[in-house]
Amino acid sequence: MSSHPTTSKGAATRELIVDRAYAIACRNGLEGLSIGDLAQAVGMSKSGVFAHFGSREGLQLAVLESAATRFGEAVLIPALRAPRGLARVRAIVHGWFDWVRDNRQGCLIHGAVSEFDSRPGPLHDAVVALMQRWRDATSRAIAMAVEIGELRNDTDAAQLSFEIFGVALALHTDIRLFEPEAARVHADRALERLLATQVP
Amino acid sequence: MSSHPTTSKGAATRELIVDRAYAIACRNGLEGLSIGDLAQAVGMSKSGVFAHFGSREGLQLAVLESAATRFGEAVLIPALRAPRGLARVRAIVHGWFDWVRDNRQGCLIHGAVSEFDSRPGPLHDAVVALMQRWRDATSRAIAMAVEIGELRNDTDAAQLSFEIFGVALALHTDIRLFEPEAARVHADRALERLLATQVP
DNA sequence: TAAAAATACGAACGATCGTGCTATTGTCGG
DNA sequence: CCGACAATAGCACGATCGTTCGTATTTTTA
Repeated sequence: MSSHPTTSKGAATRELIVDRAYAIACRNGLEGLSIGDLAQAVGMSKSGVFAHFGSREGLQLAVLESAATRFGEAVLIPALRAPRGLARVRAIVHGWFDWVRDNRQGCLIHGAVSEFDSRPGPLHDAVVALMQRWRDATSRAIAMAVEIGELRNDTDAAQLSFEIFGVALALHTDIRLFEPEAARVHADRALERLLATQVP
Repeated sequence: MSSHPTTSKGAATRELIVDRAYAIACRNGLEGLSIGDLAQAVGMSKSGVFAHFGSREGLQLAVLESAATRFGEAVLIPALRAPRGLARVRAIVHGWFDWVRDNRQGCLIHGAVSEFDSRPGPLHDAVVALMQRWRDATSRAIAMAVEIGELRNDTDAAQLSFEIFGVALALHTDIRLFEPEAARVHADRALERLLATQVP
């Protein structure tokens, strides 16, 4: 057809590889992702897969970046279509809760945080940057709600986003270890109580 | 000295092995704990170490059990010396927060939850049982505070312990990824707000 | 269409993995 | 003190790990 393809062959297969790698690493963690398994999953040779990333660490970084994009597109982007203020804050958190529910087989980001939170290196730095961006995004949404007057003036956005973060983490754990329905109820109630104390 | 030693030789070295294994797995996770590394750390042969547990999974279970004991002795036992009621609840949570602070190099239990929350098997079951016991312990402490009248009658102990759990998880993450001091302030404030809403 | 560059393969590397076996060493009750 | 038995070492195994290299095969560019 066209003589100028929009993406080169290499970039396309690299995308495919990262997709499969994401699925594997969701279940086994980034440390449980091996190039041999991945090569078999995409039907390529180990060296063929390896060449795209230069190192295992490069692969892990690429997969983590892909996970960040997925999360952003599944949670943040849709929430940004909600009007600024409390509605957007709720959209963010509920999207987040849905993400936790829909990734019950394992969440790559949550796993990456656990694996690299205490171990220095490029992956630690990438995890920190990713979580910082996400925390900032929720804090901004909260700050907007304060400006509009839908949350009290003395609301500490960083504090509130910290507590919301905690609710999401507890939901993540409870949904996997205990009764998923009860976990969601707990999380919803926790969020509503959190917001209720900050409503003017 | 005594002709009847309190512990046999095998049990003693097994304890030593588990101790070293605990230290390693704190940093690298239970999945990052290899028998070769462990053997070198205790100055034994691989097969010598292996024989004590029969399998890698047996080793992991033993280490997880050891971690549970350590946590109980560091957090729960001291808190049980506080009088029933709000004081004991606070003692539990503050001990928990201190545990998070003192294990900044990595917490084995938190890592084990992440590694096995979505993967069926004996280790998943052990993690579930461990977390269930811990959650029940905090819920009981809360329920006592309700009985005494230090918390409101309509307090949902399961709900409150869920939210406290979330605060501890958020603290764990923030203390490692961001500013540790700020994280502790956030956690303390979150706890006080949580308790304040339930005070009669 | 030919040259150039990107891409993938296959084989091999040394290392390490968990796990069997067989000795050999050490401990401990009678 | 000795015999039974627990504990550890040594060695080997098949598998898999990440990585390198040379070569073949595409794809892209000129």
